[in-house]
Amino acid sequence: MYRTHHCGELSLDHLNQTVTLSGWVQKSRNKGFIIWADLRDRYGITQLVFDEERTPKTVFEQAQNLGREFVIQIEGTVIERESKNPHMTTGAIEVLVEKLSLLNASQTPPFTIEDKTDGGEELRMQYRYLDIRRNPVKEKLIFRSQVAMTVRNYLSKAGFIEVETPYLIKSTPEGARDFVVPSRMNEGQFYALPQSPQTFKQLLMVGGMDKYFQIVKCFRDEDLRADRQPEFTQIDCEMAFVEQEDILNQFEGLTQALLQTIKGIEPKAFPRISYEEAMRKYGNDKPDIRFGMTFAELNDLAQGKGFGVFDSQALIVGIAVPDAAEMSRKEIDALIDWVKRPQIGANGLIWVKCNADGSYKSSVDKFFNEADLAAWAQRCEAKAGDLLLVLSGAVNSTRTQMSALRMELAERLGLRNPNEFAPLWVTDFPLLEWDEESRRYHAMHHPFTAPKPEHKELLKTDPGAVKANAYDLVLNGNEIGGGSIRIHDQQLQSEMFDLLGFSKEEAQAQFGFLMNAFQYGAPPHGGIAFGLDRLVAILGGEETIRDFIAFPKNNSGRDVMIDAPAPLDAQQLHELALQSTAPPKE
RNA sequence: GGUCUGGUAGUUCAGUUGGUUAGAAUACAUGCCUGUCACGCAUGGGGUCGCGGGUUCGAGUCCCGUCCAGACCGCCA
Repeated sequence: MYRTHHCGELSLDHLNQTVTLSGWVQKSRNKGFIIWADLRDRYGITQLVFDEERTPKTVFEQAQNLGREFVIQIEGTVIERESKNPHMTTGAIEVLVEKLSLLNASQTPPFTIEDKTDGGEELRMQYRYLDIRRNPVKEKLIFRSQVAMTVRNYLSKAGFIEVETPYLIKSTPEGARDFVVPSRMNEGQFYALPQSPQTFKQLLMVGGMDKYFQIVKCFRDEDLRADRQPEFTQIDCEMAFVEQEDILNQFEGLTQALLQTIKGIEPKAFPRISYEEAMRKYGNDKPDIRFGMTFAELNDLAQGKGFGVFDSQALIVGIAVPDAAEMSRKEIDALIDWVKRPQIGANGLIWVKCNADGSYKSSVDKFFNEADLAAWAQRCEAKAGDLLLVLSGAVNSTRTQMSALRMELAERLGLRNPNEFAPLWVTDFPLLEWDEESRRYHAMHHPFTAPKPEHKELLKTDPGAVKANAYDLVLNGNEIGGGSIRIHDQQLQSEMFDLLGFSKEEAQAQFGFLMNAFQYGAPPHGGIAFGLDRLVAILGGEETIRDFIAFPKNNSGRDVMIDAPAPLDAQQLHELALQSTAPPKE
């Protein structure tokens, strides 16, 4: 037997008991006459003590050669420490070792296996199995497991069935790039890995499964970010015989259960705003509502006063930055440079200081008097001591710029408290989005999303104005889930493909199986998918999802530990018909 | 595809205006130490300054190219 206890549970209750422990030597402290070693396993750290007088001589000699990360098994007696450590749960006791066996030695690790490691990101990824021994990473993986378990419990209790869908499917041109897999048995043909199990879960509804969920890997061959990985996990859900309201209620319940179970937050109804309102008030379809600084449109107040920059623009929008009127000229100039960077792309930034004494000072004093500025301040809901910032330009780009500025300022002012959770639903998304480059409409969500029934006629006359029964769940400025009511009518689905620029033949070739299915009694249905990695990271109060994934990819989509991707040898390429010439015979 | 930042000891980093033998901390090794827990003290080993080219009497430092890493923009139905 390797152990009678683990390394996190011994206390004064176990005094004088003989115990067997196994684990890793985190560190040893050799004082000559006495040696302490910290023994670590998943559950904690227990201090071992070796003593010239009380420990058998051979064991004491062994203890002098214990290096970092050696795997050992010991037998000994639990004794009370002469000097206790109140910072450790096992700090009142130590184990006086009588037997020690070395299960496996270790090379000196390339970085220290401690909470605050000296290892850099790349090194930690290369030796991820060592990194996982560290508390911060280990705890994130345990946390992820708890979140997934809470989801499974909730959905199972609500009557959902978990069904696995295939990973080897068919490539489609819509949406993200697919990862493809060559088929050896079907020369020159390729599977694609799913970007999501979308069509399969709809077919499960046609199949009468009624309530489906799956915690499932999805794959997208697009560039990465701190919160984006090429393979990621979704909580994928679909329900039949439901309206949008049913789905919102069901999954608001799931999210509340998560917040309550994981973070101890009492359930409260989630606010809802339309896509249009989100764009108008936050310039963003995933607004962070933990703080204010909502947009105020100033066109009627600021135009026609002789300030040429404003007069010609479609939108003038301002925000009130709380308690920032004291900002120095230098700081404001830095802010102006910040919005002018090509990545933001604003032409300039107008500022108004709402001084504590009720006066106003702005960068446009030549054009606007105090009454004008006071009206702006009132519209922006600014109080004395705030700083107004105003951008102008084309509607969409100005909103995007102001949104970036709002988020940056919130970050700098520390308004994005990771321990506060502000979920909301964004609803009534447009069905379609005009793409200038390809001169055609794209599905904003995906091509299976149903238009609002009352907008069905608009499809023929003004497709851009059609709203969809589509919704996103947003948490602290992140989209953590999104879904829609689906089309379940073959005729409508066919019209939709038509609108998206598919020929009849293309639509039939790519999605014929779905439209066929719709001819055999498809029930009304809809669903939602949550990004589990991101959800877990946000609940854990972190920006980057990488440490919540056991073996993540780096910025270039590489796994630096196993060194993937990698070339195939000529024999394999030939077998897969990816290389025309046969490899030379050995 | 683009923008920015970085690459110096096992590791994390410093390195001034281009100028002697490239430093610190930590890790590692050896010795000392009667209660450590970021133990302490002493000694020691450890460097292709990412790679290639250029400027210069002289390059870790300046210039060009390139590779790698990270953040962001595009992209991500």
